Amino acid sequence: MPELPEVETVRRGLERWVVGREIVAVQVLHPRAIRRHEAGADDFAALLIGQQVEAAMRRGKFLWLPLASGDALVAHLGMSGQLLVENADLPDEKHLRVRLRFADGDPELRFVDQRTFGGLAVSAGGAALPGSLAHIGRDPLDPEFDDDAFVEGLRRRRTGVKRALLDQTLTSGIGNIYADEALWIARVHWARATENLPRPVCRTLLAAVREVLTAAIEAGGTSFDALYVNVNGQSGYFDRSLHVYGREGEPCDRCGTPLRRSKFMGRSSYWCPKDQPQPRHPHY
DNA sequence: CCTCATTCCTGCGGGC
DNA sequence: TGCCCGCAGGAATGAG
Repeated sequence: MPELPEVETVRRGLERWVVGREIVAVQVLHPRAIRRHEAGADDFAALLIGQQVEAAMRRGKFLWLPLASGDALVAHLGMSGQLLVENADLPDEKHLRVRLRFADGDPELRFVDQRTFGGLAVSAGGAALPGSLAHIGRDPLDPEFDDDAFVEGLRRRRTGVKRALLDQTLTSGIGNIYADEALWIARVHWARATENLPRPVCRTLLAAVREVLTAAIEAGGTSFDALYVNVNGQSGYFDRSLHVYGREGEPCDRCGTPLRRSKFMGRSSYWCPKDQPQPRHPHY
């Protein structure tokens, strides 16, 4: 599942293989993949053709490619999206949704997405943050991230701490896997109330988020292939470093207590019942 | 404004 | 063996 570290790995691939090149052809093979571009496929293509890609940017789980026109090509990988840099003679993937070709020939850029939760769109306001991403908060690895504002924002929420981490407006880039990992590192139960959460706990949690995101980016970097912009949907290289996610019943790496799994927000939360004690007044 | 449930989608694997 | 159903889950949407 692409969260911030996986998306950052893709961004680095785009920076290397796509920035500086001019788009000359756009093929939309599935309309749902550009559903967030409300003007449709023809408009989407017209805004891209002839444009040079000037940079590869990221905020949270969103990517964007600023264009010479001042617009930006915005991408979100959703659950199963991949941006692949491949030579045109390679056979189309089963779930190929959008293809971009460039003035200098190979390689082309392909958006492949089995479940079509992700998608592409052209948004105005490319050089800075595209307008369509105005509601996405800075992620914890952004140099301009404001730690104090995060702590106070968290303490103003009337919800559970994991729900707050998954909300992309307070901060961004954290998904179900890294939320559970960070909460385990910080020894905080996922249903602990955010309201007036002690500031030291907030800071410990923020540090844990940074720790796990940074470590995962390093792991993601090791799997980067020279030819592909690698979105490894299986993320096999992360599995070995996960402490709680997907490990129900296995012993906690710190204390040996069997890990638990709870249903929450329609998905699973994994946690250690000893290190992350259930709060007296949980907020689900 | 704030919080939260619902909905979108497809492949896989467990159970019978 | 084959079918059904649950599960994986990010973020837009609308209800309250």
